[in-house]
Amino acid sequence: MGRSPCSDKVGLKKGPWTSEEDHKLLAYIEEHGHGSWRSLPIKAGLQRCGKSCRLRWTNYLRPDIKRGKFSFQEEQTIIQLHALLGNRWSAIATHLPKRTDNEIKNYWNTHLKKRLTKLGIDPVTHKPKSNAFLSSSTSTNSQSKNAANLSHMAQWESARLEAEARLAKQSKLGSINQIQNPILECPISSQKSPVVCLDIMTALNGSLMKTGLDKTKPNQSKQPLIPLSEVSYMNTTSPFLDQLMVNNGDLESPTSTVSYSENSSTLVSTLLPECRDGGIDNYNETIALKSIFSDMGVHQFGSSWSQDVFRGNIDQHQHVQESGDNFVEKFTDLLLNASNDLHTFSGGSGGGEMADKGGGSSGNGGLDREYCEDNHIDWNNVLDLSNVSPSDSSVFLGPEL
DNA sequence: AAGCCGGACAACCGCCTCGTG
DNA sequence: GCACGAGGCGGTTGTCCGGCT
Repeated sequence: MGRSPCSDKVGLKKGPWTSEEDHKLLAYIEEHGHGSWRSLPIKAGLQRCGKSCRLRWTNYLRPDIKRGKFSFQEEQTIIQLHALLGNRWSAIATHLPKRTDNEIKNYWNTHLKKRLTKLGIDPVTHKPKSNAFLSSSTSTNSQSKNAANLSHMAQWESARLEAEARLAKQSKLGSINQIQNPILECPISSQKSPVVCLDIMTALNGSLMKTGLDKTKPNQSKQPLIPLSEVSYMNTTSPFLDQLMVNNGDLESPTSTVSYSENSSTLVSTLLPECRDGGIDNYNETIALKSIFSDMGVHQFGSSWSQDVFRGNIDQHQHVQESGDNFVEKFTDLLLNASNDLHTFSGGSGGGEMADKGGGSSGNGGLDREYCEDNHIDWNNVLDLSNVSPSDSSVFLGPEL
Protein backbone atom coordinates (compact mmCIF):
# COMPACT_ATOMS: atom_id res chain seq x y z
CA MET A 1 0.00 0.00 0.00
CA GLY A 2 1.06 3.51 -0.60
CA ARG A 3 3.36 4.97 -3.14
CA SER A 4 7.06 4.79 -2.79
CA PRO A 5 8.89 7.77 -1.34
CA CYS A 6 9.68 10.38 -3.92
CA SER A 7 13.34 10.18 -3.01
CA ASP A 8 13.39 6.53 -4.04
CA LYS A 9 13.53 7.71 -7.60
CA VAL A 10 16.87 7.11 -9.20
CA GLY A 11 19.34 9.93 -8.91
CA LEU A 12 17.58 11.85 -6.24
CA LYS A 13 19.63 12.87 -3.25
CA LYS A 14 18.66 12.32 0.36
CA GLY A 15 20.03 13.47 3.65
CA PRO A 16 21.30 16.80 4.87
CA TRP A 17 21.20 19.74 2.55
CA THR A 18 24.41 21.41 1.49
CA SER A 19 24.80 25.16 1.45
CA GLU A 20 24.99 25.02 -2.32
CA GLU A 21 21.62 23.30 -2.51
CA ASP A 22 20.19 25.79 -0.07
CA HIS A 23 21.44 28.61 -2.20
CA LYS A 24 19.96 27.15 -5.35
CA LEU A 25 16.59 26.62 -3.73
CA LEU A 26 16.56 30.02 -2.14
CA ALA A 27 17.58 31.77 -5.32
CA TYR A 28 14.97 29.99 -7.36
CA ILE A 29 12.11 30.67 -4.98
CA GLU A 30 13.09 34.28 -4.54
CA GLU A 31 12.99 34.75 -8.28
CA HIS A 32 10.09 32.56 -9.32
CA GLY A 33 8.22 31.57 -6.22
CA HIS A 34 7.91 27.91 -5.45
CA GLY A 35 5.00 27.20 -7.78
CA SER A 36 4.57 23.48 -8.15
CA TRP A 37 6.89 21.76 -5.76
CA ARG A 38 7.05 18.71 -7.92
CA SER A 39 8.49 20.56 -10.86
CA LEU A 40 10.64 22.89 -8.79
CA PRO A 41 13.71 20.67 -8.33
CA ILE A 42 14.20 20.25 -12.04
CA LYS A 43 13.77 23.93 -12.74
CA ALA A 44 16.05 24.85 -9.88
CA GLY A 45 18.66 22.31 -10.84
CA LEU A 46 18.35 20.27 -7.68
CA GLN A 47 18.70 16.54 -7.35
CA ARG A 48 15.95 16.43 -4.74
CA CYS A 49 12.31 15.51 -4.73
CA GLY A 50 9.77 18.28 -4.52
CA LYS A 51 8.68 17.23 -1.11
CA SER A 52 12.18 17.49 0.24
CA CYS A 53 12.46 20.97 -1.25
CA ARG A 54 9.21 22.03 0.29
CA LEU A 55 10.24 20.79 3.71
CA ARG A 56 13.61 22.43 3.48
CA TRP A 57 11.96 25.69 2.55
CA THR A 58 9.17 25.65 5.11
CA ASN A 59 11.26 24.39 7.99
CA TYR A 60 14.56 26.08 7.40
CA LEU A 61 15.03 28.51 4.54
CA ARG A 62 11.89 30.59 4.78
CA PRO A 63 12.89 34.13 5.68
CA ASP A 64 10.18 34.61 8.28
CA ILE A 65 11.44 31.87 10.54
CA LYS A 66 12.64 32.71 13.98
CA ARG A 67 15.41 30.44 15.13
CA GLY A 68 17.05 29.92 18.41
CA LYS A 69 15.97 29.29 21.92
CA PHE A 70 12.33 29.32 22.83
CA SER A 71 11.33 32.03 25.24
CA PHE A 72 9.60 31.25 28.47
CA GLN A 73 6.44 32.74 27.04
CA GLU A 74 6.66 30.52 24.00
CA GLU A 75 7.17 27.49 26.19
CA GLN A 76 4.16 28.47 28.21
CA THR A 77 2.06 28.90 25.12
CA ILE A 78 3.12 25.55 23.74
CA ILE A 79 2.27 23.76 26.95
CA GLN A 80 -1.08 25.39 27.27
CA LEU A 81 -2.00 24.87 23.66
CA HIS A 82 -0.83 21.29 23.82
CA ALA A 83 -3.12 20.75 26.77
CA LEU A 84 -6.00 21.80 24.59
CA LEU A 85 -4.99 20.63 21.15
CA GLY A 86 -2.76 17.66 21.75
CA ASN A 87 -0.18 16.88 19.10
CA ARG A 88 -1.69 19.17 16.52
CA TRP A 89 1.57 20.92 15.89
CA SER A 90 0.45 22.91 12.91
CA ALA A 91 -2.45 24.32 14.87
CA ILE A 92 -0.14 25.16 17.74
CA ALA A 93 2.31 26.72 15.32
CA THR A 94 -0.31 29.17 14.11
CA HIS A 95 -0.16 30.76 17.55
CA LEU A 96 3.61 30.97 17.49
CA PRO A 97 4.42 32.97 14.40
CA LYS A 98 7.90 32.48 13.03
CA ARG A 99 8.07 29.04 14.58
CA THR A 100 7.47 25.98 12.45
CA ASP A 101 5.38 23.04 13.47
CA ASN A 102 8.43 20.84 13.10
CA GLU A 103 10.44 23.02 15.40
CA ILE A 104 7.69 23.09 18.00
CA LYS A 105 7.26 19.36 17.75
CA ASN A 106 10.96 18.80 18.23
CA TYR A 107 11.11 21.18 21.13
CA TRP A 108 8.19 19.48 22.78
CA ASN A 109 9.68 16.04 22.36
CA THR A 110 13.16 16.95 23.49
CA HIS A 111 12.48 19.52 26.20
CA LEU A 112 8.98 20.14 27.40
CA LYS A 113 7.78 16.57 27.46
CA LYS A 114 10.67 15.53 29.64
CA ARG A 115 10.28 18.52 31.88
CA LEU A 116 6.64 17.77 32.50
CA THR A 117 7.45 14.15 33.16
CA LYS A 118 10.05 15.15 35.69
CA LEU A 119 7.49 17.28 37.44
CA GLY A 120 5.18 14.32 37.65
CA ILE A 121 2.84 15.65 35.00
CA ASP A 122 1.57 13.35 32.34
CA PRO A 123 2.61 15.09 29.10
CA VAL A 124 -0.35 13.56 27.31
CA THR A 125 -3.15 14.46 29.67
CA HIS A 126 -1.39 17.35 31.40
CA LYS A 127 -2.58 16.05 34.71
CA PRO A 128 -0.61 14.82 37.66
CA LYS A 129 0.22 11.20 37.12
CA SER A 130 -1.43 10.22 40.38
CA ASN A 131 -4.60 12.13 40.01
CA ALA A 132 -6.42 11.80 43.27
CA PHE A 133 -9.56 13.20 41.82
CA LEU A 134 -9.88 10.73 39.06
CA SER A 135 -8.79 7.75 41.05
CA SER A 136 -10.56 8.55 44.25
CA SER A 137 -13.01 5.95 45.30
CA THR A 138 -14.93 8.62 47.12
CA SER A 139 -15.68 10.62 44.03
CA THR A 140 -19.28 11.55 43.92
CA ASN A 141 -21.52 11.13 40.98
CA SER A 142 -21.58 14.83 40.43
CA GLN A 143 -17.84 14.92 40.32
CA SER A 144 -17.84 12.16 37.78
CA LYS A 145 -20.37 14.01 35.76
CA ASN A 146 -18.36 17.14 35.95
CA ALA A 147 -15.27 15.30 34.85
CA ALA A 148 -17.13 13.79 31.95
CA ASN A 149 -18.51 17.12 30.98
CA LEU A 150 -15.21 18.84 31.32
CA SER A 151 -13.82 16.29 28.96
CA HIS A 152 -16.76 16.84 26.69
CA MET A 153 -16.30 20.57 26.67
CA ALA A 154 -12.56 20.26 26.33
CA GLN A 155 -13.16 18.37 23.14
CA TRP A 156 -15.38 21.11 21.91
CA GLU A 157 -12.88 23.75 22.86
CA SER A 158 -10.18 21.80 21.13
CA ALA A 159 -12.26 21.72 18.00
CA ARG A 160 -12.92 25.41 18.26
CA LEU A 161 -9.26 26.21 18.60
CA GLU A 162 -8.49 24.05 15.64
CA ALA A 163 -10.95 25.95 13.54
CA GLU A 164 -9.56 29.19 14.81
CA ALA A 165 -6.12 28.02 13.82
CA ARG A 166 -7.40 27.47 10.33
CA LEU A 167 -8.82 30.94 10.32
CA ALA A 168 -5.51 32.30 11.38
CA LYS A 169 -3.77 30.36 8.69
CA GLN A 170 -6.17 31.60 6.06
CA SER A 171 -5.69 35.12 7.23
CA LYS A 172 -1.97 34.61 7.06
CA LEU A 173 -2.20 33.33 3.54
CA GLY A 174 -4.29 36.28 2.57
CA SER A 175 -2.06 38.88 4.06
CA ILE A 176 0.96 37.33 5.58
CA ASN A 177 2.36 40.53 6.90
CA GLN A 178 -0.81 41.76 8.46
CA ILE A 179 -0.91 39.09 11.07
CA GLN A 180 1.07 39.99 14.07
CA ASN A 181 1.68 37.82 16.99
CA PRO A 182 -0.63 39.03 19.67
CA ILE A 183 1.47 37.29 22.24
CA LEU A 184 4.71 38.84 21.23
CA GLU A 185 3.16 42.14 20.56
CA CYS A 186 1.09 42.28 23.67
CA PRO A 187 2.16 45.42 25.45
CA ILE A 188 0.99 44.04 28.70
CA SER A 189 3.16 41.01 28.30
CA SER A 190 6.13 43.19 27.75
CA GLN A 191 5.35 44.80 31.03
CA LYS A 192 5.71 41.48 32.67
CA SER A 193 2.61 41.92 34.64
CA PRO A 194 -0.49 40.01 33.85
CA VAL A 195 -1.45 36.46 34.32
CA VAL A 196 -2.44 34.72 31.17
CA CYS A 197 -5.19 32.22 31.43
CA LEU A 198 -5.33 30.41 28.20
CA ASP A 199 -7.18 27.40 29.34
CA ILE A 200 -10.83 27.80 28.75
CA MET A 201 -11.48 24.66 30.66
CA THR A 202 -9.74 26.03 33.65
CA ALA A 203 -11.74 29.16 33.29
CA LEU A 204 -14.93 27.23 32.95
CA ASN A 205 -13.92 25.21 35.88
CA GLY A 206 -13.36 28.29 37.90
CA SER A 207 -16.71 29.59 36.93
CA LEU A 208 -18.33 26.38 37.91
CA MET A 209 -17.02 26.85 41.37
CA LYS A 210 -18.77 30.13 41.58
CA THR A 211 -22.26 30.85 42.54
CA GLY A 212 -24.37 33.91 42.72
CA LEU A 213 -24.25 37.37 41.37
CA ASP A 214 -21.15 38.65 39.75
CA LYS A 215 -20.57 42.15 41.01
CA THR A 216 -18.16 42.95 38.24
CA LYS A 217 -20.75 43.00 35.52
CA PRO A 218 -22.97 45.82 34.50
CA ASN A 219 -26.72 45.84 34.27
CA GLN A 220 -27.21 42.96 36.55
CA SER A 221 -29.72 44.77 38.55
CA LYS A 222 -31.95 44.29 35.56
CA GLN A 223 -30.86 40.78 34.74
CA PRO A 224 -29.22 39.13 37.71
CA LEU A 225 -27.10 36.15 36.90
CA ILE A 226 -28.62 32.82 37.50
CA PRO A 227 -26.56 31.06 40.14
CA LEU A 228 -24.45 28.66 38.27
CA SER A 229 -25.24 25.92 40.70
CA GLU A 230 -28.79 26.12 39.45
CA VAL A 231 -27.90 26.02 35.84
CA SER A 232 -27.88 22.67 34.20
CA TYR A 233 -25.35 23.24 31.53
CA MET A 234 -22.88 20.95 33.19
CA ASN A 235 -25.44 18.26 33.45
CA THR A 236 -25.07 15.56 30.89
CA THR A 237 -28.62 16.13 29.86
CA SER A 238 -28.16 19.82 29.32
CA PRO A 239 -30.17 20.75 26.28
CA PHE A 240 -27.93 23.71 25.80
CA LEU A 241 -24.77 21.70 25.57
CA ASP A 242 -26.43 19.14 23.43
CA GLN A 243 -27.57 21.87 21.17
CA LEU A 244 -24.13 23.34 21.19
CA MET A 245 -22.63 20.06 20.18
CA VAL A 246 -25.05 18.81 17.59
CA ASN A 247 -27.62 21.32 16.63
CA ASN A 248 -25.49 23.36 14.37
CA GLY A 249 -25.27 21.58 11.11
CA ASP A 250 -21.71 22.69 10.62
CA LEU A 251 -20.50 21.49 13.96
CA GLU A 252 -20.52 17.83 13.44
CA SER A 253 -18.47 16.53 16.28
CA PRO A 254 -16.06 17.91 18.77
CA THR A 255 -13.61 15.22 17.98
CA SER A 256 -14.04 14.93 14.29
CA THR A 257 -12.09 16.87 11.78
CA VAL A 258 -13.84 20.09 12.30
CA SER A 259 -15.90 21.33 9.48
CA TYR A 260 -17.88 24.02 11.09
CA SER A 261 -18.01 27.15 9.16
CA GLU A 262 -15.01 29.32 9.44
CA ASN A 263 -17.20 32.27 9.84
CA SER A 264 -17.17 34.08 13.07
CA SER A 265 -20.80 34.98 12.91
CA THR A 266 -21.66 31.34 12.61
CA LEU A 267 -19.44 30.61 15.55
CA VAL A 268 -21.25 33.18 17.58
CA SER A 269 -24.57 31.73 16.70
CA THR A 270 -23.21 28.33 17.57
CA LEU A 271 -22.29 29.60 20.96
CA LEU A 272 -25.51 31.46 21.28
CA PRO A 273 -28.18 29.39 19.65
CA GLU A 274 -30.96 31.46 21.06
CA CYS A 275 -29.56 34.42 19.25
CA ARG A 276 -29.42 32.50 16.05
CA ASP A 277 -32.95 31.33 16.48
CA GLY A 278 -34.15 34.66 17.59
CA GLY A 279 -35.69 33.26 20.70
CA ILE A 280 -34.63 33.17 24.32
CA ASP A 281 -35.74 29.71 25.30
CA ASN A 282 -32.31 29.00 26.66
CA TYR A 283 -32.07 32.31 28.33
CA ASN A 284 -30.95 31.06 31.68
CA GLU A 285 -28.26 28.95 30.19
CA THR A 286 -27.15 31.80 28.05
CA ILE A 287 -26.83 33.92 31.12
CA ALA A 288 -24.63 31.25 32.60
CA LEU A 289 -22.51 31.22 29.49
CA LYS A 290 -22.32 34.95 29.66
CA SER A 291 -21.05 34.67 33.16
CA ILE A 292 -18.28 32.39 32.03
CA PHE A 293 -17.26 34.61 29.19
CA SER A 294 -17.48 37.66 31.33
CA ASP A 295 -15.26 36.02 33.88
CA MET A 296 -12.76 35.57 31.12
CA GLY A 297 -12.95 39.19 30.25
CA VAL A 298 -15.20 38.94 27.27
CA HIS A 299 -17.26 41.75 28.69
CA GLN A 300 -14.38 43.94 27.70
CA PHE A 301 -15.20 43.35 24.07
CA GLY A 302 -17.63 46.17 24.09
CA SER A 303 -21.13 46.98 24.89
CA SER A 304 -22.58 45.11 21.99
CA TRP A 305 -21.43 41.88 23.50
CA SER A 306 -21.95 42.05 27.17
CA GLN A 307 -24.41 44.77 27.75
CA ASP A 308 -26.70 44.84 24.79
CA VAL A 309 -26.89 41.27 23.70
CA PHE A 310 -27.65 39.95 27.09
CA ARG A 311 -29.62 42.81 28.41
CA GLY A 312 -32.79 41.27 27.29
CA ASN A 313 -35.35 42.16 24.73
CA ILE A 314 -33.27 43.90 22.17
CA ASP A 315 -32.29 42.85 18.73
CA GLN A 316 -29.88 40.23 19.89
CA HIS A 317 -29.31 38.69 16.54
CA GLN A 318 -28.27 41.95 14.99
CA HIS A 319 -25.86 42.78 17.75
CA VAL A 320 -24.24 39.41 17.69
CA GLN A 321 -23.86 39.59 13.98
CA GLU A 322 -22.21 42.94 14.28
CA SER A 323 -19.87 41.93 17.02
CA GLY A 324 -19.21 38.62 15.37
CA ASP A 325 -16.87 40.05 12.82
CA ASN A 326 -13.96 39.94 15.15
CA PHE A 327 -15.34 37.68 17.78
CA VAL A 328 -13.06 34.77 17.06
CA GLU A 329 -10.01 36.91 16.99
CA LYS A 330 -10.84 38.58 20.24
CA PHE A 331 -11.87 35.42 21.92
CA THR A 332 -8.69 33.67 20.98
CA ASP A 333 -6.62 36.65 21.92
CA LEU A 334 -8.37 36.55 25.18
CA LEU A 335 -7.48 32.96 25.74
CA LEU A 336 -3.92 33.36 24.69
CA ASN A 337 -2.92 36.75 25.88
CA ALA A 338 -5.59 37.96 27.89
CA SER A 339 -4.76 40.83 29.75
CA ASN A 340 -6.84 40.16 32.73
CA ASP A 341 -5.20 38.84 35.80
CA LEU A 342 -6.76 36.34 38.05
CA HIS A 343 -8.57 38.98 39.94
CA THR A 344 -11.24 38.50 37.41
CA PHE A 345 -11.49 34.87 38.24
CA SER A 346 -11.56 35.48 41.90
CA GLY A 347 -14.39 37.90 41.65
CA GLY A 348 -12.33 41.01 41.36
CA SER A 349 -11.47 40.93 44.97
CA GLY A 350 -7.90 41.86 44.44
CA GLY A 351 -5.65 38.89 44.22
CA GLY A 352 -6.27 35.24 44.29
CA GLU A 353 -4.28 32.27 45.31
CA MET A 354 -2.41 32.32 42.04
CA ALA A 355 -1.18 35.76 42.73
CA ASP A 356 0.10 34.55 46.03
CA LYS A 357 1.76 31.59 44.45
CA GLY A 358 3.25 33.61 41.70
CA GLY A 359 5.00 36.09 43.84
CA GLY A 360 2.53 38.83 44.46
CA SER A 361 0.09 40.40 42.16
CA SER A 362 2.30 40.11 39.17
CA GLY A 363 1.35 36.51 38.63
CA ASN A 364 3.29 34.52 36.14
CA GLY A 365 1.80 34.94 32.73
CA GLY A 366 3.81 36.73 30.14
CA LEU A 367 6.92 36.65 32.23
CA ASP A 368 10.22 35.84 30.80
CA ARG A 369 12.39 33.22 32.31
CA GLU A 370 14.84 35.63 33.80
CA TYR A 371 12.10 37.51 35.50
CA CYS A 372 10.60 34.35 36.86
CA GLU A 373 13.91 33.15 38.17
CA ASP A 374 14.71 36.49 39.68
CA ASN A 375 11.42 36.54 41.45
CA HIS A 376 11.42 32.88 42.38
CA ILE A 377 8.35 32.17 40.36
CA ASP A 378 7.75 28.50 40.31
CA TRP A 379 7.46 26.82 36.96
CA ASN A 380 4.69 24.78 38.43
CA ASN A 381 2.52 27.83 38.37
CA VAL A 382 2.62 27.76 34.65
CA LEU A 383 1.50 24.21 34.73
CA ASP A 384 -1.39 25.15 36.92
CA LEU A 385 -2.82 26.99 33.99
CA SER A 386 -2.91 23.90 31.91
CA ASN A 387 -4.22 21.65 34.57
CA VAL A 388 -7.89 21.15 34.16
CA SER A 389 -8.47 18.94 37.09
CA PRO A 390 -11.46 20.36 38.86
CA SER A 391 -10.40 19.27 42.28
CA ASP A 392 -7.12 21.03 42.45
CA SER A 393 -7.99 24.26 40.81
CA SER A 394 -8.48 26.14 43.95
CA VAL A 395 -6.75 28.92 42.18
CA PHE A 396 -9.95 29.65 40.39
CA LEU A 397 -12.24 29.32 43.26
CA GLY A 398 -14.34 32.35 43.55
CA PRO A 399 -15.55 33.89 46.76
CA GLU A 400 -18.36 32.09 48.37
CA LEU A 401 -21.45 34.21 48.36
C1' DA B 1 42.98 10.29 22.30
C1' DA B 2 39.35 7.19 21.44
C1' DG B 3 35.00 5.38 22.18
C1' DC B 4 30.49 5.77 24.01
C1' DC B 5 26.32 8.03 25.02
C1' DG B 6 22.66 11.12 24.91
C1' DG B 7 20.66 15.53 23.44
C1' DA B 8 19.21 18.39 19.70
C1' DC B 9 17.32 19.01 15.47
C1' DA B 10 17.03 18.30 10.47
C1' DA B 11 15.01 15.30 7.36
C1' DC B 12 12.28 11.50 5.88
C1' DC B 13 8.18 8.48 5.60
C1' DG B 14 3.53 7.23 5.31
C1' DC B 15 -0.94 8.65 5.66
C1' DC B 16 -4.52 12.05 5.12
C1' DT B 17 -7.09 15.90 3.12
C1' DC B 18 -8.37 18.72 -0.48
C1' DG B 19 -8.81 20.38 -5.07
C1' DT B 20 -9.51 19.26 -9.77
C1' DG B 21 -10.82 16.93 -13.94
C1' DG C 1 -19.22 10.00 -7.41
C1' DC C 2 -14.64 8.64 -8.49
C1' DA C 3 -9.69 8.82 -9.40
C1' DC C 4 -5.64 11.13 -9.09
C1' DG C 5 -2.07 14.37 -7.79
C1' DA C 6 -0.31 18.02 -4.76
C1' DG C 7 0.44 19.50 -0.52
C1' DG C 8 0.06 19.10 4.55
C1' DC C 9 0.59 16.76 8.89
C1' DG C 10 2.43 14.01 12.61
C1' DG C 11 5.44 10.23 13.87
C1' DT C 12 9.84 8.49 13.39
C1' DT C 13 14.56 8.13 12.01
C1' DG C 14 19.15 9.80 10.91
C1' DT C 15 22.91 12.69 11.73
C1' DC C 16 25.71 15.78 14.12
C1' DC C 17 27.94 17.28 18.14
C1' DG C 18 29.37 17.93 22.79
C1' DG C 19 30.20 15.85 27.23
C1' DC C 20 31.80 12.08 29.80
C1' DT C 21 34.55 8.00 30.88
